[in-house]
Amino acid sequence: MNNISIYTEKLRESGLRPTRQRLKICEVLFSPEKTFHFTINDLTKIIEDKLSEKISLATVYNTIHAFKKKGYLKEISINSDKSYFDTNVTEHHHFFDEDTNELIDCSNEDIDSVNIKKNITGKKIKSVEVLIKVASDNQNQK
Amino acid sequence: MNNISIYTEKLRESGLRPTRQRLKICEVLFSPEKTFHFTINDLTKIIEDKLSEKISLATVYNTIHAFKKKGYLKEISINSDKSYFDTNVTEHHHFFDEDTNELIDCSNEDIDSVNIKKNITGKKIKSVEVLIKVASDNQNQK
DNA sequence: ATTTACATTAAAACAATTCTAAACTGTTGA
DNA sequence: TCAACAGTTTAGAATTGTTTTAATGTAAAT
Repeated sequence: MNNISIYTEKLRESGLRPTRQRLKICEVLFSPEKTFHFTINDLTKIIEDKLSEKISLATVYNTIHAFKKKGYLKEISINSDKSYFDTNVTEHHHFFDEDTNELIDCSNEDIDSVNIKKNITGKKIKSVEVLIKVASDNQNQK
Repeated sequence: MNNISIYTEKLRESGLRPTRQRLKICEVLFSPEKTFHFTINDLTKIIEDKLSEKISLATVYNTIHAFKKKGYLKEISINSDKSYFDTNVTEHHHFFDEDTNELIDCSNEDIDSVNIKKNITGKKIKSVEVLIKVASDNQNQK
């Protein structure tokens, strides 16, 4: 499996040289079968576990931002205390579990396409995403 | 216009005593005809302009949070660098203009009701909100 | 009026993120 | 081969938004 060359390509496309640290970031982000959500901190911890050596936060931040800019990652805003990223870069929806603060993908097939009757003059729609907040029944609404 | 008594009531309902500072916050938040979006910083600046005296950030934060908890304000997550609040507490949708970073309300009538075919076991849907990102035509997607 | 509980405040603490400056590394071309 | 350059990594400092703290002030109840 020479994913390495794929990662190298991704990095180059994002304007970054393929370094050891960055390749490790790619491995964590792009080798899993399933897409997933993470914070910078999560990612840093995972990498340090796998790598058994420290990686600088600054490196993680700059690589993630380059990927986001290039469209290899998406940022998701759920609550404002930290940034969540998603390796699923297709347009899709989310459930957010208020009890556990968990973010769950909701595929496009699970929601009928959203019909927007109004538009903003001179502007084009770039994306339409639905956020469904859920909580267990006895929970009071936030 | 004795909105004062309305504000006093809102404050009490939120578990807060009606003080000079808090009444000023109420006036800024609840006297305008139209609902609006703001950050804590925006709000603090507006109040200081009107009041011509300083108000402590801590006071603003604690009042806003009490209102949010009580449901007199909503928090909106668009980007993660700061918190936006909305004086429109009904369930509604938003346009987000990527060119200007402006947030625009989209009433429920402007979007056909969203039909969700999947649900999370044991969880109840608390809210369904759509975020429509727009940008001028020549802009590249974020 | 006095007491008590709650409020306000400036400043300190904190957490997420960004910046900085120095040391390092990969690549290029003499 | 190796010098020189451009881009990287890093730890730590700086910055920003938010929360906490501890002292002082004020509203409300007695």
